[in-house]
Amino acid sequence: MTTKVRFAPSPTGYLHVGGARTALFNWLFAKHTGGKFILRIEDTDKERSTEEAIEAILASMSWLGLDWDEGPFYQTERLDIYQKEAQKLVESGSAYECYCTPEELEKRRQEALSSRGAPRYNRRCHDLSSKEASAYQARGLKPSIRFYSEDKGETIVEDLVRGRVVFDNAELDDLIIMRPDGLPTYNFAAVIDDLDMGMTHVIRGEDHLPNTPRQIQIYKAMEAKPPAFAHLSMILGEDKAPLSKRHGAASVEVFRDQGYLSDALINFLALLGWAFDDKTTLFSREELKTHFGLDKVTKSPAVFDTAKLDWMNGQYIRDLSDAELTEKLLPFWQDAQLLPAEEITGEMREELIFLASICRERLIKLSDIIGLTDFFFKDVDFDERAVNKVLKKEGAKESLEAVAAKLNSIDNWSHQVIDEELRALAEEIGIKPGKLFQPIRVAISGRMVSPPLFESLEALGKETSLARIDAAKTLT
RNA sequence: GGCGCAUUAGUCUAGCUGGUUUAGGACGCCGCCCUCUCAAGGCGGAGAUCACGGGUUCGAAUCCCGUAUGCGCUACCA
Repeated sequence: MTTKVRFAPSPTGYLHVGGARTALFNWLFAKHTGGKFILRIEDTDKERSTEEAIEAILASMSWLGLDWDEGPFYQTERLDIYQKEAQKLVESGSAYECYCTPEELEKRRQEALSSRGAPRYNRRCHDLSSKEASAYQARGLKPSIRFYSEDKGETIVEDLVRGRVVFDNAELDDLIIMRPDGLPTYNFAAVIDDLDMGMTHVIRGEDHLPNTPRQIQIYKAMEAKPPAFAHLSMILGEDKAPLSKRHGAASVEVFRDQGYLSDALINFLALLGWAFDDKTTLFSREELKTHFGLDKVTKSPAVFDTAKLDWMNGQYIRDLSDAELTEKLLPFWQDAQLLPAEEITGEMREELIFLASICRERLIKLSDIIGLTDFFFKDVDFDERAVNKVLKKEGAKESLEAVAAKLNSIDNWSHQVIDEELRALAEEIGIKPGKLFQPIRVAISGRMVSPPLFESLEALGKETSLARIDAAKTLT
């Protein structure tokens, strides 16, 4: 039997990292088992679903490289299917029309709650006579459809990650499956679609575990075999509360914009609730596909540790070739207005590749390139502390003058030559190399920290380097 | 309130068919080395009475029960 799984987000916002992890596990499961991965948009909540959210989710999925084999399917385009199936359940006695209004239901719920009772639906409309029904209809009321749920015995969920979970049927009440406006409700639409689309496994968030017995009852009522279930634990913020916007970055597009590589995010997410062995932490997508298995999925919730993601992202950045890194850096330079938006080729591109090569070990996120290289593109913006600590120091002016003279004499402007000459100069003057180099760094970059000095001088060019050193003398 | 799930170092986790574990790896942290700054890299270190309390057993992180804590569901949200 070939497997088939799906990711079924509701388009009420961007793609959350928790959702991304669910999508990833489904995708990996499909790839690992040679099955199909489908995308379904659960947009039955008209109030909260938006077109922008759909776009955002699709864009994030693509960026993550989680390609789907079928879909995206939209539940709002399948309304007739749900209506037909609901009607069948009504005819078979597994569902019934309910005319209770949301207000009435809410009132009864509050009453039940305040008198320590369980807020369950009382089946008031179950045995409505056709006379009573037409009376409601005459008042212009449209019925919702409720599922008549079994209230004796128990429903067992054989969860692939949690094991056997038993629910007492008496705990489940008659849930609404169709709203009066003809839109299905989550638990019903999911069952119909998973059945209709031939899902063999349903891998989703832990928050759906309590829904599962209800859904199993619906499958039973339809005389259909439920798929296998696997419920993934939640992803938490540093404070152990479920991850949300409040924690800063919770959407994958934010990670993308900050300069995380999708390979790194994928690797990181894969390890949130899954481990292959007791040693390996870095996995390529291919390795993930060959090793992934539901049997290795963890049960307990996981805190999203940005520090570890940062480390991992650095690993992936260092794995890129200079040209690849440059390609990924381009949009960041452009967004920062350091580079024109048009395509960059030729000598300019070569220079950028050189910059990328000298910065790569200093990058945690791609966006870090801005603070590291802006002085190559525009005038120096002096950091006051650097000026005071370095340029205003005794002897800085003399050092800079000596350096300027030495640099001026260099014809072959390369970092190797600059390196040799400046070290020789330090020896001549009799000061430590570091002491000589630091004022140069501040002069050309305005800061105490920069990419490697000699490479930076080379990239800047002889003329600009000398001009900046000369200008810095006025600050000593 | 009811029901369900979870609980190994700051974090992600391995181990969980009981003994080979003085609980392994990774991030982070600390130190040393390297070094033109910052990183990266190399080496080393600290950090876990395996939530707590009982029980079963010759022996428990591993099995059972209870408690606590956290989270989820209890919607005409998914």
